[in-house]
Amino acid sequence: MASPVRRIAPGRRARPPGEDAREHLLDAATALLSARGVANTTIAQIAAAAGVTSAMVHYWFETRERLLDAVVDERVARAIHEVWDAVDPAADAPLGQAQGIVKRMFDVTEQMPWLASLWLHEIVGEGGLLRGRALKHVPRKTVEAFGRSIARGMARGELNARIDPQLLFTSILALVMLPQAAVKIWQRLRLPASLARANLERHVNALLEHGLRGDAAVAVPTARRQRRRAS
Amino acid sequence: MASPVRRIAPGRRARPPGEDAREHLLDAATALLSARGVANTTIAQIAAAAGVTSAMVHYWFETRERLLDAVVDERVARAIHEVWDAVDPAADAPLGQAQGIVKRMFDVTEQMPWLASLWLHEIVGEGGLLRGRALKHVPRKTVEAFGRSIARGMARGELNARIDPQLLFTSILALVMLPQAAVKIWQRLRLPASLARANLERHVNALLEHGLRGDAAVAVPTARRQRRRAS
Amino acid sequence: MASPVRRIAPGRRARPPGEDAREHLLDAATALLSARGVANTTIAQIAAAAGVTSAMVHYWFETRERLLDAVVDERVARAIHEVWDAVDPAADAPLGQAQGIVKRMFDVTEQMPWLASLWLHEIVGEGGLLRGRALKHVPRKTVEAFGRSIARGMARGELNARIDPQLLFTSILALVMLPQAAVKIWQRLRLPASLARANLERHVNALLEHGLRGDAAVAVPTARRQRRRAS
Amino acid sequence: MASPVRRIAPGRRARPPGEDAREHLLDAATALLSARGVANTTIAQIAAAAGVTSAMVHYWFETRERLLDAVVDERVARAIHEVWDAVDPAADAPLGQAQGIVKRMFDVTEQMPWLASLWLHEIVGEGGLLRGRALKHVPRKTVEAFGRSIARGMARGELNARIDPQLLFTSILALVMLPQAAVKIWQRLRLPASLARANLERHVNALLEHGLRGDAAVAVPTARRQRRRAS
DNA sequence: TATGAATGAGTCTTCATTCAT
DNA sequence: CATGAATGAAGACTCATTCAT
Repeated sequence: MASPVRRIAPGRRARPPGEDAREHLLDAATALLSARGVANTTIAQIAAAAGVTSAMVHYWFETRERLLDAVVDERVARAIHEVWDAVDPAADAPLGQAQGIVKRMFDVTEQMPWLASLWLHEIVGEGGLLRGRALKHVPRKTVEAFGRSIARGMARGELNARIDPQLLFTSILALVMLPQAAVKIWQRLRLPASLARANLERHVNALLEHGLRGDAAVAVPTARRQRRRAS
Repeated sequence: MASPVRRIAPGRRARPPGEDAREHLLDAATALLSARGVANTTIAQIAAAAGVTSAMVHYWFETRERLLDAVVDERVARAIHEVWDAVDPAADAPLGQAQGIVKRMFDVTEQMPWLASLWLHEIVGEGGLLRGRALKHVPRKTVEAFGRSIARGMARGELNARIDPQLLFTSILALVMLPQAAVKIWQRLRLPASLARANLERHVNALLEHGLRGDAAVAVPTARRQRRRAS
Repeated sequence: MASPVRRIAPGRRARPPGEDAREHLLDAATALLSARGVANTTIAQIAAAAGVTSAMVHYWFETRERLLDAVVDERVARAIHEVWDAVDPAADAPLGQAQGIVKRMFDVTEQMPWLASLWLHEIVGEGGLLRGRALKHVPRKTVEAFGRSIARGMARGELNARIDPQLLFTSILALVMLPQAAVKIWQRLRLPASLARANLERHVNALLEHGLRGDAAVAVPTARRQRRRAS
Repeated sequence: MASPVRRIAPGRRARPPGEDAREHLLDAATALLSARGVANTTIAQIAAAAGVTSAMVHYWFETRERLLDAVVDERVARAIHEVWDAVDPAADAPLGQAQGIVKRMFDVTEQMPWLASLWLHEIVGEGGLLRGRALKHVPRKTVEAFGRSIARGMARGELNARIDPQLLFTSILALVMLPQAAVKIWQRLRLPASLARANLERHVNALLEHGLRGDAAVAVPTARRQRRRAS
């Protein structure tokens, strides 16, 4: 059952032709950069993980820098859009918007297990080696609109008056991403139960829902709740 | 007469004579490792930042690995103890304990502006290059005791039933550290107001207080709340 | 869909269909090797200049070394023969022979604008990467015969007694080739007037004619000269 | 008599302390670059020739490009100045000036046996890898003044009317340098007699003296010559 | 013929580390 | 304490060459 040793002569292809070599490399690169950190990952390691030589990485991406560009533009950017594109900048349902963002963040980190780690290590913070590259893809307008939507909710008395609308997105990001950055990648099996998505998602939602509503929870109850409570 | 070309500008701040050379180096190392990331920082850069040659770094710390040891043992460990030593493992005041942890985290990041970034980049997550070193200093017993204290609070109905006691500390860490990791170090001046400690601390406390209490806020209400409900 | 990043711009001039592919490549190679120097020219650059892939260069020439062989054997050799084949080893008209060589050198550099540069950079001198290959094509016998013809002319008192017959050919080569090596290839248009063939040829002939005759111009004078002396 | 094997521990110095390591490297580099051509010489070869590792070359010169800068600025430039600094731009003795230039060129190539080859391969011609660097050191004003001095000599009827004053310097360079570029460096011993300085110098002077004067030699004889002739 | 994908060997450059002084 | 000179090992990148298609 051991896989047969393949002797790969130079110029012979190892991967099935249907699979795209460039995508394969990009996958390997993304996973490794996330797991080891950008500065701590060599081209040779990426190549080895993809089963090719480092010369191949240069064949497809020219330089290390352009490989990083490609990782951000073709992988990280997708994640950012997945989270933000569904946000309606004009909507006036701050709690629902926030919950939608949380849900999509969980969706996206489930599909892209490398995301949380890469985001925390290489995008957040000055030292982040992908920071500049990634920030270009964040839809600034939408993020700001979300902040204003929260602010309006606070003005209407629907939301906890002590939170800061500008900080909220960062807090959500922190609550969702940081715990996942801790362990996800290599040991996805045998995860402590508390890190399973369902559990983590419930926890974060619980914190946020009440944290966001604050005293307002009582003052301006939603219809559903009111019904329940009435029963 | 001839002199080799030097890559790294000679250190700007010469060591004040009174200060201990080793401590001075450790300060420079900690700040630089935090700002640039461990894998992205060379001994020569640290030496230059401290105004000495890299040979001196070796004189004081022998190898790069031992320098990292020292940074963790003599700087990071201090931060960890500052946060945890005041926690009484036997106490049964979960909300107060959590608020105490938050407060001390803010205290400690204020004293050590390099902490948030270093923690997020190099301690959280597999790739963290200081992870193993730092985790040895975390008082596991106390952390677990805090978790159990939260759990008891939930059992008594004082706390939001949907949070996960094991995840709470991570959530606190995330809420306090991540926003500070984003910008702190180099541009401490001209910080957007929302990142000023007072504002950030209020925001985090607002989220946590209500998030932690949840519906329990109703079950074990304060006087004010009760009055409202009565209406 | 994916395509690797390419370094070298695809060839501008596609081969005109009538032309032989091998000759076309050889032309591109010769021009590029001359302009950039042998060690500084890659197969890929040559291929791009000819509008093909570097695999095609290997198809036609097998290895880089054999391509260099072909350039010398099929291009440089032609130039050498053009200069020397018309020299009659037995003739006893040294000045005329020299002038013939000069003329044919100008003819040949006019037809092959790459010649001067390639000769100076890659054939003259130890470091010349085509030196060994090219020297095999020089008709040693004829060159030596030319030297002896000069020597006989000196013995007869027809030529400047202070020149060295063995050095003369090198001097001619230098006077004709070096100025042309300086600029010819890429900026053939807008040449400074002094480098135009007519001007350069007159200059070289003027130097050589008188330089070669020397005082002998007086000893074996023309009619006009004799008259003057008689006075 | 064989030199003892020196076991050089890292950090131990091999060369006598009096000698400057940087100069030693520069010497090795200059000689090797001249002998093998710039594009064909690796840093490792230069290092080996100087008896150090290639890391040392980077220690002293940072990059390959800056090493080339240093070779030009600290070696080639010296040669250029040696030839041109003694030229009086205002003088009106064209023949003497030319002869002075020739003499100093021979002097300089005798002191710097690498010069002729380097000049021909790497400075003359488009492809020359040191061209731009070296041309900055040529005293353009003086060169042009020399051209004008020649032109005035021609106008006065002292010089061969058919030469081109602008080309003369190039011709001199060619006559002096090219033959020396052919063989000088590695096989300085066993030189064919014709390449010995004395012989070569006589030959070049013979060509130039008569070539420059041309018919003018008779028409406007110098006093000395007239006396001789009279005897 | 013609090419795209692939590689091994080599080149430049960086860096932690050593050691005589 | 402190440094300058030196190194070996490793990393990014280039290039001639190969081969299935």
